[in-house]
Amino acid sequence: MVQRDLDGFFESYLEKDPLFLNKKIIQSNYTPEEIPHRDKEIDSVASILAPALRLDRPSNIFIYGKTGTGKTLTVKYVLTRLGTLCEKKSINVKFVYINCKLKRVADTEYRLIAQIIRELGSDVPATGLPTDEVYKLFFDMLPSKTQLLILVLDEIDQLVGKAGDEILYNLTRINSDLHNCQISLIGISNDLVFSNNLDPRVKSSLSEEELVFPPYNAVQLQDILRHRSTLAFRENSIEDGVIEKCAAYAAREHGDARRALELLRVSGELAERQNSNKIKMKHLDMAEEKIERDRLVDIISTQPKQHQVVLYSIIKLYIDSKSKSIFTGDAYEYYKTVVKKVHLRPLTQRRFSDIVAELDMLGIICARVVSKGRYGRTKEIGIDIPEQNLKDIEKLLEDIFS
DNA sequence: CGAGATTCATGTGAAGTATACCTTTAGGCTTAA
DNA sequence: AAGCCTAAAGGTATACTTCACATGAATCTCGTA
Repeated sequence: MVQRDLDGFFESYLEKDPLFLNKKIIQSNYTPEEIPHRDKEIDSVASILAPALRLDRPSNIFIYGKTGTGKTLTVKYVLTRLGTLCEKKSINVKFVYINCKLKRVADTEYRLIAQIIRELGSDVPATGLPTDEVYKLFFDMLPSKTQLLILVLDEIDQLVGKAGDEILYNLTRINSDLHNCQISLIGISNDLVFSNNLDPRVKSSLSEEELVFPPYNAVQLQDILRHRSTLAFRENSIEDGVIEKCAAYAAREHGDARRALELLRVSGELAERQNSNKIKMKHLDMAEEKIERDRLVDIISTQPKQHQVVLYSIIKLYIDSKSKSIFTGDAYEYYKTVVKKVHLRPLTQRRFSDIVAELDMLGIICARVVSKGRYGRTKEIGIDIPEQNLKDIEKLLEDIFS
């Protein structure tokens, strides 16, 4: 019986008109043919990078803008265009794109350089080598491979926050050490005031050119959504008003186009799953919740064990006590009991405090130091997880431990 | 009553330690001449 | 003698611990009105 149902299910799935024509187009890593409302920015980036075609070193660029304003997209777009042209004319230019946010990939000096080398096609061990040895490896392989390297460091603020700005200084200085090879840096940052606490030397050499990407407004967001949705979805598969609402959601969150597109995509997936032939408003609402939940699940499940235990302790304490905030001392006491149950070695309170700070950075919890006068000084820990997802997350963590 | 000292509970920086992993080197074994 | 493998030695980055000092407002203390 089950079998027959399944066959029927698959058959009706095939017969059904799919909502998506081409899902790839609306996924976040897709680079579209056209980027609406970013002409000026594309022109700027292109004209700054153009000297690369004559193997002159382009100026370093520093790009600011909130998330989802098309920074990464614009840079990647210009670079692929430039890249294909270079290939056609066999100009020896290489591009390396690195996202510094990725934990355990490019969040320290060593890992960043190692990752660059990997992108260029060699292999480096994850640990064990002296950092200057890795630099040396990098230097040695550069001239043989290429004459000009354009290095894109996305979310550069994360890197500097964790590893300091010495790396950038070293990178900008490389040019004076190399004769037949040059490097241009493109730094991309979400943090608008980030460069203020950089070493002045680094700052000046990194921001030879500066670009600011303004947020999209609601009308532009609608444009983008329409443009992509006509390519991605079957005709007439979106109910009136959905796109407008989608744009409005995202415009409220500082004009984040990525978020708007994701909202639309997930709505589509939900609608399809429900056998609906149109994307309706209710799907949009469901999508918003699902995105948030997926984001959390994604972040949390990739955390190291100890971090998960710390988070679990905080959540558990939060649910049990029903009080709005928790203090480090209580959380740590509770953590010690939990850690025993899952057979892990308990960490010190010092480390615990650091992990709390890291979780805070991830936006899962919010911690701020408060002084309670006579009764000492502590961190007040709150939780940034929407109430309706809290139980799910708690369960997720319990599953991980068992 | 108010200014200044005290106090608490933890934040936080610096330095040290453990672990996991890397390369180099030396010794032992095998192999081919 | 040359070539290859293995184990030990020596070195590193990273996550964590230890130590020691910093913080900052509620509370206490004490001089003054």
